[in-house]
Amino acid sequence: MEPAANVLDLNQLRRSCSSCALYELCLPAGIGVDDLDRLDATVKDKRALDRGDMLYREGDPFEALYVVRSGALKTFVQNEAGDVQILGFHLPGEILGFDALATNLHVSQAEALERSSICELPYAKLQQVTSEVPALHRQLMRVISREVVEEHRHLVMMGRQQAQEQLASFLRSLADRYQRLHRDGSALNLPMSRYDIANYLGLVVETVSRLFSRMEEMGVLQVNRKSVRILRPELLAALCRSDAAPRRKDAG
Amino acid sequence: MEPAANVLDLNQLRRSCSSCALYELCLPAGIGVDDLDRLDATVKDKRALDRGDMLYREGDPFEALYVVRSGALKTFVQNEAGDVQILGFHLPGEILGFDALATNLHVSQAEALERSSICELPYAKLQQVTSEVPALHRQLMRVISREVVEEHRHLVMMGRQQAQEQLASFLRSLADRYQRLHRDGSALNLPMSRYDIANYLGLVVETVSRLFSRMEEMGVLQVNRKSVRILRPELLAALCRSDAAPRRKDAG
DNA sequence: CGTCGTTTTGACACGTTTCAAGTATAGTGG
DNA sequence: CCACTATACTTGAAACGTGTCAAAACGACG
Repeated sequence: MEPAANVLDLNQLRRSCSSCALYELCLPAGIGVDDLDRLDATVKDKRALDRGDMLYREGDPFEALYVVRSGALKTFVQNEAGDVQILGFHLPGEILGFDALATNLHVSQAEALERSSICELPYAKLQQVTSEVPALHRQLMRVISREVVEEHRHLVMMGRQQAQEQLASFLRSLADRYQRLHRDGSALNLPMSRYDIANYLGLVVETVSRLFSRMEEMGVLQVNRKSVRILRPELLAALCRSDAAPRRKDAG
Repeated sequence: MEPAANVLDLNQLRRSCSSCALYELCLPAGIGVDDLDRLDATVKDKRALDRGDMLYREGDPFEALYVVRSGALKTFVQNEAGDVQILGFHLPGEILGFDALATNLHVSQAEALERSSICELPYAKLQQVTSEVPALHRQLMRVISREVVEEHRHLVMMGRQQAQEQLASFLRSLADRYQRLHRDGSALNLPMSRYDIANYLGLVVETVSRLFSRMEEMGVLQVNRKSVRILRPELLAALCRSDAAPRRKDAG
């Protein structure tokens, strides 16, 4: 394991997985030191992305899985009409690219929200290693499953929650993930725009903006542009539940 | 529902995959006759489900993939508060159970909407066969990918479309799938309740009911309870697009 | 320092939900 | 088989939340 306080300390980020400060978060989590070396060898040179750069586009051939090393990305789909729907935001330690596992073609797109660096796991090599290291295979499956569960959460959010509940859920989810990164989960620095948040939740920008203001008035948050401080976590948690204004959208 | 030239003719449904009238729709599609026999041997006794019966529940161990042989099912997730969100409806020839692939535990639930019969593909055996028959493995992947794409469509529908556009899209999707079954795509017999449709789309029953009425007034549909006839397919297609009332929910 | 894109705020319109009632339908037991 | 009840579906009127349009404030950046 890595020294102490800040796992994100860039000085500690070196080339190999075995010394990757995020290693307990991504694929190698729970893998023995010896096996780590094997995985290490499959990681290709990291890629650096600027804000707006695409990691992959729809239709791109499946070449690798990607782990966010630093920065943040969004993934989205685009229909014929050009409408964009953001599927998710991806923070350091999180893995992208599963969408191409089935067809060998990406069916969604990934774009950097800010300057980011990426670990590339060429799938051909990865496949070879996973077949030899069962523990890694299990870990890969575990990560894919998180993806599926996350998609379900997204659907429930959009289908059953009101705007305010949605935003509260969204912020809590972000806070949780920040904490897993050993960062302060109560002082978020949002890498995405209000437009992105709105799109992700199926709302318009104005609504999101108003909700931030309202939650600030309520004393739940302290908002300043991209910087959001959670002042009353327990209240934020309460806002996620719809018992205050129960909708009866349940199936018969 | 048993006319002669009907692929669903139960008389033609026999025990084995090679004579399964739906075989071009499910897993064996595109598999050679010889390999079909091998898959055939892995199919366990079919299960019969009554309306309301559960095929699997959240937390159930992953034992098999299931192919709908006749009837229809719905899959859904349920959050802590008990809120249900329907993920999809499954018609004959369609496969369920992928949600457990990663954790070996089901994370969603499947319930029969009407009397249904199910092909069970025990995963242990299936895995063995797929490892020996690469074509089957590819086909399995292709099917999983459809699942992912379908989830994305669901998200776009909920996030970007208005109620009427959603219902139109939903009906078109159903019609398409009916046609693939060689059934009349313009005379739908909805296996799910209005509550189910509403839940799936993130609406309330009343809204769905009103929309059916409105679309009937417009001359697009002829609705009688579960039976829906599509009178003007081109109009229905037009209703899916939001250019009539463009919302600007796009990401910046 | 001016321009551009992002964010915020306000007033208003509209779609969807809510609440309430009524009608059809299917399932059940006599 | 019919009557009866529970459930599913429909319809109306009103309330509410979110979208729309417009404009201003703010910050980033050349």
